[in-house]
Order: sequence, then structure tokens, then C-alpha cells
Amino acid sequence: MSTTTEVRPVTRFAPSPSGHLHVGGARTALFSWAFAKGRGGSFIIRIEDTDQKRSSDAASVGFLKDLEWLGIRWEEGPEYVAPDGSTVGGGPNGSYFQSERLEVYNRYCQKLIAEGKAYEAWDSAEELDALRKDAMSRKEAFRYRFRGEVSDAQRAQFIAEGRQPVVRFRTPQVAITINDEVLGDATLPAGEVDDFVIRKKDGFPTYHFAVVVDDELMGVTHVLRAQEHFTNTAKHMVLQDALGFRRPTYGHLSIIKNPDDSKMSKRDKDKVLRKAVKERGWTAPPAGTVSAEEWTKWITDDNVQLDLEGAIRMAEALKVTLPEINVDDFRRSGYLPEVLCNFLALNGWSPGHDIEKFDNEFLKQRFGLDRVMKTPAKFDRVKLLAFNTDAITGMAPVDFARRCLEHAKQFRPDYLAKLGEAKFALLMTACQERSKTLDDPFKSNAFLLAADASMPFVDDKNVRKALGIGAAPADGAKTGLDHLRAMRGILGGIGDWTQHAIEAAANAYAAEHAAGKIGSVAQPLRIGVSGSTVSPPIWDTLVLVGKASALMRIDRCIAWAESLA
RNA sequence: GGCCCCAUCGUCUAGCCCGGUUUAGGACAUAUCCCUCUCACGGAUAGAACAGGGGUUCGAAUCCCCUUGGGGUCACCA
Repeated sequence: MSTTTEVRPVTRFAPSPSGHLHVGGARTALFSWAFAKGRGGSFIIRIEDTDQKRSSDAASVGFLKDLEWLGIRWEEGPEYVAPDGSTVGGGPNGSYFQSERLEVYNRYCQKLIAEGKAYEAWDSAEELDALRKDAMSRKEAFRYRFRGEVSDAQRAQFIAEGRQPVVRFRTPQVAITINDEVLGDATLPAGEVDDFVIRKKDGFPTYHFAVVVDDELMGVTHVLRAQEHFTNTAKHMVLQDALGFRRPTYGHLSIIKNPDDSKMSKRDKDKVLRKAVKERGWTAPPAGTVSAEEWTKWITDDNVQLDLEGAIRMAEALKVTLPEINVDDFRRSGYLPEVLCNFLALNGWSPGHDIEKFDNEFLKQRFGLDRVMKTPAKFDRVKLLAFNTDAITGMAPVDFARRCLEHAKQFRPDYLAKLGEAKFALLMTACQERSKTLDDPFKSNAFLLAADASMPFVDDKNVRKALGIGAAPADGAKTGLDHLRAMRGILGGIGDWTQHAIEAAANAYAAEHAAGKIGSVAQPLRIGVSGSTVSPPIWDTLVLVGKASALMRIDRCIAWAESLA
């Protein structure tokens, strides 16, 4: 028993506080979770909130909901009540917020100072800047080194000046070999790591110090994290040695990039909006998007980000689509959590044997560090969409309907209100095979929500062709508009407004007047009730719109088409 | 710039560690055709890669070196 307990891995996901989970973070969490859970171990979440400037508020752990949605649950960490009522988190090694563990870090920090392994440094920001500039002028990387003992008199003088010391680690001047299960071993030459800060002047530990102390105290055995931490690992290892801690196994994951090779970032949304604004030459915010002050700040400083609601309104005004970056963005767009996990796992890992489709259970059983990719992956939304499409078309109709209903409650309440239960169910059956996301039934059928008296008709090539506008009909042949006029009369006489009855009437008409070509009748009807040449199957569409609305829309369409001719 | 790491179709990748079984496999995307009331789905077919150069070897995508390209890091941010 005890021997098996010893080999059970403990992993953790340790983000700084955020309201949203970024896809890169989601993948790190997924891999960490899968690694531990597949080996009977446990998975911890810890909040790295040691930066007081990025102060945390209530929304600071909003990303927990995203993790839960993905099916990633944690044994230890912040407590979270899932939508199903169960509680996730808690645990014996808390607090899981670093800002609440200051005395722990101080204890170890004092120990290092007492042993001469760390020391107070009193340099001001200006002095450090000067040192950096100096190093830069010699084309060298700046490395802080112990600058000599500070006498008691000097120390008193600094305190009198109101200066606050930081604590720096006295890094041994030896070569340091980083062991990494993904990237392999790498040796940094002696002197490469400087005397880095372990306690800031505000008394908070730096990331490097807190992470080392917590990983030890929480029993973390395996650390999977972003590749940007790879070189930092040397700092963590010298610290572990100085404190007499064991060394966890490390694995550094490559970053996820955009198709254009840029690093995927939350700023990408603003990038898209700024580009569109620039192209249109807008100098003021469109009405109902963001305030003038927000606009000014945003447009003059590329580092300023619009909040999500503002960004969505702006995107609508600009008619651009915001890139999905956060897990919640994908949820909003109608992606399935199991598909997102599957696809995320494929970015940087593969099970081999040409297996691509799998669930988290499979991932848990098969995931290992030996098959993790060293190279950065580009996030291919098109392939993600294809995976999502496959999952949706392969879903039992009842499941599709149920999940769309959940989605609609959350993001499309207006469709629910307008359609009612029966028509909502019909929309689901009519849309499943042509839906790529849970949002498609709504996103691509906005005409269902339109008012009969004002629904717009698209004036494009396809519409004109289907209606026969602008082109002389072949000898004696009827135009689409002619068919529409005739069908208006036939439809008006149908008492039993069902797909079957409508189709039968249309077929009979087409057989006699359109050489049996139902398409030349269906398309004008489609334009009539939806405003364009694209909709769900036409008989379903007519039922969804309803008889009265359909007739009214067709009348308006005829009048509109006549005005074009 | 110093230091560290990486390199297979357009993209995600299999194969590489343990050289020959590879005319380098799969998926997404692309092209053409078929199906079709629109859109989509689906079916069929096709094109598409070992970054470049040196070695080692009977033989290299697989091992070694160099070049080029890419990434990370060099904060009192994580």
C-alpha cells in the first residue's frame, strides 16, 4: 500500500488569477490532469497571486468554471461548486492561494538568510537601471551579483531613507543542468543564473521562490508547464538544493501559435478590431458600442484591451468575427468540451497508430511525457471545426437537441422565446446534419427571428438567378418569380400546414409547371420566407416560419422582386 | 546581442530513441468528379513534406557536425 502511494504522481496547474482560461493554459491543465489521474495520482490547482499589482477580485478564479466545463476536476485547490451541485477542491495543504501563504515563504526565506544562502539587497530601481544600461552598453546580459556587505550604519541609513530591501538568492557559480522529460537535459554554463530576487520589497515572494516552496510542501512530483519556464527551471533547481528539497520531474510544453505564426494571445481580439477600424477609417466609436473615453484609450494605446462585452458589440458593428482565444469563447461559439479537449491534446501530443479521435478517459490512460512534441503547434481552427462537425453529426438526435437547448438557454434565449417547444424541436431535427457547432442552428437562421414586415431580402447573384430577375426566360418557361406567385396561391389554400402537405402540393405543381424540377420552385420559396438562398430544408423552413408569416413574407418578396425587375 | 532549445506535406502529426520492412502513413485543408430543393453532410479520385550542406555507413527522414530558419530566456510578472 505504502509503496504504491509513493509512486503516485501529484501534478498541479498553477496559473495567476484570471477570469478566463486561455487555450494554452487549458492544454497544460489537461495534460497535468491526465498524467496524474491516469496513474492513480492527484491533481492540484494553486493560484499564483503574488503580484499585488494584478490584484485579485471575485472574478480572479473565473477560469475554474472553464476547467470544470472541460471535465477537468481537481482533488486539491480552490473550492468550486459545479453546476451539478458537487463541490470541487479543498484539501489538506491549503491555502491554495499564494497570497495567503506569506508566513510559509518567510520562514524559508529567513532560513536561507541565516545560512548565508540569501541576502538583503538595497538597490533602488534607478541603480538597477544604471547597472542594466551599463551591461547593455558592453553588449552583455545583465547579471546581478552580490555587491558587498552592507554595514550596520549603511543599513540604518537606507531605512532612514525609507528604502526597503529585497532578498536575493546567492546563486552558486557553477554550471547547472536542467533535467526535462520533454526537452531533454540542458546545461547552463556557470554564471548564467544571477542572484535573483526571492522576496520582493513588499514582502511577497517572487514566483521562483513561491513555486519551489509550494511544490515541495504540496508534494508535487511532476511539473508540466509552459516552455517559457524552461530556463527558469535552473533557478528552481538551485533553490531546491539550497533548501534541501527533492526535485520534481519537469516537462515543458511548447507554446500554441496562431496560423500566422504569432503567439496566440488574448490581445488577438483587439488586434482584429483595430485592423477593421483602421480599414474603415473610423474615428469615433459607433453608437451603442463603447464610451468615448474607452474608445480613446483603446485606440491610442495598443496595450489597452476592450472588455468582452464591448469587444462583442464592436465586432458586431464592424461585422467581423472575433477569434476564439479563451475556453469560454469556444463554448460560446458552440464547440463541445470533449472535442476541445481532444483537439487540444492533439496539439503537442499524439497517441500514435494514427489515432486521432479520443476522449479524456483514453487520454488519461495513454498520456505520457515521452510522446509530447517539442515544437510549437499552430492552432488550426478549421480542423477543430471539422472535429466538432463529426461529433455533432454522429450524435444521437435527442442528445443534439438537449445540448442545443442548454446552449440556447445560455447564449440564445431569444430563439427559445420566439420558437416555443415544438418548433424548437423541429429546428433541431432540421439542422443537426448541417450543423458544425451547437450555435449553428441559431447563427445561420437569424431570419426566424426577423419581423415579417421588415425582414430583408438579399440582392445577390443567386437570388436574382433563382427568381429570374434580369435574365430573359427560355421560350415559354416560367421564371422563379412566376412560380413564387403561383405557389403563393396554392400555399394560401393549404389548411394542414405540415411538411408533408406542403411538399405534396409543391410536387404536384412542379410536375405540371416546372418540368418536375422541384428546385426551381423550392428556391424562390426559400428566398420568399428566409430572404436568401440558404436555409434548412424548405418544407421544414415553411413550418418553422408558420403559415401566416410565410404568406406575408412571400407577398413582400414578390413586391420586392417586381421592384427590381 | 549572451545563454538554452527546436526543425517531416499548407496545418496537426506517424515514422526517428533501437539506421534497411517507406514508391515516408493518417487527419484537416485544397482540386476534380458524384449525390442534391439551397447550404451543409456524404462518397470517389488527385496533388502535397524528410530546411540546406557536409560526414559516418554497404545503406540515413532516422546517428554526428556546420549553416540557415524558428522558439524561449536574460523583471522586485508569472
